Amino acid sequence: MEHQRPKIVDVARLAGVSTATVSRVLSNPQIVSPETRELVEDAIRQTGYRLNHAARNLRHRRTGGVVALVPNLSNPFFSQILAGMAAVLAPAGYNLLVADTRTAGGDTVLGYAEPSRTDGLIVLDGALPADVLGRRPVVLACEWIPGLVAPRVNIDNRAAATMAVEHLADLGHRRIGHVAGPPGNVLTQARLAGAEQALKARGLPPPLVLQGDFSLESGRRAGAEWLALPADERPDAMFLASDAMACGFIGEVQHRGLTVPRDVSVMGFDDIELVAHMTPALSTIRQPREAIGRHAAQCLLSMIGGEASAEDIVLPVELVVRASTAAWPSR
Amino acid sequence: MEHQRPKIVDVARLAGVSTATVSRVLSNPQIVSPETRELVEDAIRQTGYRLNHAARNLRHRRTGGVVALVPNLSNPFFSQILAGMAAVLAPAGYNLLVADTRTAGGDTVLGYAEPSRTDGLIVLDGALPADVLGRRPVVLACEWIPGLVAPRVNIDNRAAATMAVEHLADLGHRRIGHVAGPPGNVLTQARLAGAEQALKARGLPPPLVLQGDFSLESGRRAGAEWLALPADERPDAMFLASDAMACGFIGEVQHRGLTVPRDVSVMGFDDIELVAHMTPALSTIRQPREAIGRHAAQCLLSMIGGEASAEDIVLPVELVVRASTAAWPSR
DNA sequence: CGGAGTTATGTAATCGATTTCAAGAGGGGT
DNA sequence: ACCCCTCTTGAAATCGATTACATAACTCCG
Repeated sequence: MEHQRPKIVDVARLAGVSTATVSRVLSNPQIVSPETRELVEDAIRQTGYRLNHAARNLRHRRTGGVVALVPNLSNPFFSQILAGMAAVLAPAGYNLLVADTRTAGGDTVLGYAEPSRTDGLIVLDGALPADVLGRRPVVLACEWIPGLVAPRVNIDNRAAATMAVEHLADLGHRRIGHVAGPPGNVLTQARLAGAEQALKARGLPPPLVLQGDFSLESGRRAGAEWLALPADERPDAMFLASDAMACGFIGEVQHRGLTVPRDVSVMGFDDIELVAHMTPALSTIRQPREAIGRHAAQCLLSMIGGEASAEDIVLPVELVVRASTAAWPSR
Repeated sequence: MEHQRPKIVDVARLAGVSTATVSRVLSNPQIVSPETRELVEDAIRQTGYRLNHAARNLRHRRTGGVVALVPNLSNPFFSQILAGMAAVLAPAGYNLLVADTRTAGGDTVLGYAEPSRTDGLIVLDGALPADVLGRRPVVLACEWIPGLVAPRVNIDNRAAATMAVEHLADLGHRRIGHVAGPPGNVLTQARLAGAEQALKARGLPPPLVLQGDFSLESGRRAGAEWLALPADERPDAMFLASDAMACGFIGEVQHRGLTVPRDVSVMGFDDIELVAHMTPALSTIRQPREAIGRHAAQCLLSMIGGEASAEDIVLPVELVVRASTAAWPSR
């Protein structure tokens, strides 16, 4: 049966050695004498042998895979983070699995937490219950889970929000509003706190806060709410907790005939690629998404490698000033 | 050692049955007598037993995973397709691995093609050499590989492009340009062909074709090239082969003081979520990305399940008319 | 020249499940 | 009472690699 995949014994037989030796050539070549190694390598070539990972993993008691638990795979914010993780994991011989925590249902998430399916987890969803993740390598990226002790890779959300609001204040705005993320979310809270703190420090009134959920559509709704306010009560600058919401907000406002930044300055958060090309180009806070992914992956690998527990990593953000924010009064 | 994960023999011992019986309870409960089953289930609960997938997979000669080979993970166009795939695969008990074919390097892609790592492949990158994928379950989604016989899940790119150009022609435009994708790409060719065909059928001159690569930045460059043309040579409508390029194009044109659609009508392709909220909202061709992902996954599962070879699936697109296209002459 | 030390290789146990085959128990028909 | 059949269950082989331990050959040194 030539359609049968050759196994290690086939190689061993052809090379006239034991399976042990073949295995050694595969995973630890330098302990085999050069002549034998040559012999085995020839046999491998001739048979077209390919290692069976399931067997190796079983013996090694590992899986060779790590999973990223993402709250919403279709959100472009995450795709670049995944790219960063993939860039680190592939060379290290690890598979990157992805799971959408909303789609999958709690059960499936629990499934991924099983040691026999993955060697570790990168959690990007702060809303997961802390106890579904057993006692195993976990790294929290971007979001975090309040009860859970695990290394975190993220940015200083509070300081970043402060930076954003200070930019608006520096432009002379005094009535500054905020469109927050979903209630209960850790990022929502940190960014709101940062915004409030900045206003307070400047002696400005607390922000008008509208509720969103990071999505485009919720930003659009916030735009509608803003428009519905009497003109003299509208904040003249808005800081939104995500770029997606900022896009929705600006879209709604401009489709109704007003202009950004003439009628309202808008500040986003994330710096997703597209917003640099909008009209107006969005001022925002840049998160180093690729780097977040890379560091999270690296951190997880070191934990899998046995390091007791890695350090938290806080990556720097950058204020990106573009055309959606302007000095007040701007008309 | 109570910290050792319990294995099937531990459960068997506690329940007073053989490992075979435990295994049967796990994977085929109805062939075990109710009393014994109860016994075993109790033992499982007491020991906290969890199945080892590596062992099961070894025995079953499968991996329980499929990989999506994506040309560029950080491109939001793909994330929603991944979401669709995940939605189908997770309930079926399959892991979704993702690999970035650009990041990984040909070697790694070959690695994923190994049967011992994945049970099947969903290829979203038409630029892969046909021979790296052995003789195993493969589905091509969106893009395809000319030499490779495998079921395809995609749209009729040529007809879609025709539809886009006809929309522009219907608006009265006569000089219609096209910004194409990267040369050699199958989508580039199909969409260009569709555009040319539509113009020809209407008796309009062939399009001015600018080269892009689907990326935002290449769209911005195309915008700059368009601007650099003498005003009386500029096409008065542009059809771009991706929404990302359309965004870049519009951004560049508007940042230089012109207005869309007054100075030029712009038509995109894909309907990524954001473009509905831009100013102006982008007219485009909607690809059912989630459905593409779902069908591709389903198709792959049926091939893994033994079906000889599934049918190609062509999903319908939709012309979405928004504000970036207007009747000519529009000023 | 004998024994310790090193190097290269083979034998067989092992990772943790699934599954084939055989056998025992019980039921029903004659 | 006997034979055949179905229903459960267990013993042991199996999936395909890795590795602990044993062994053989060879080197080195007093």
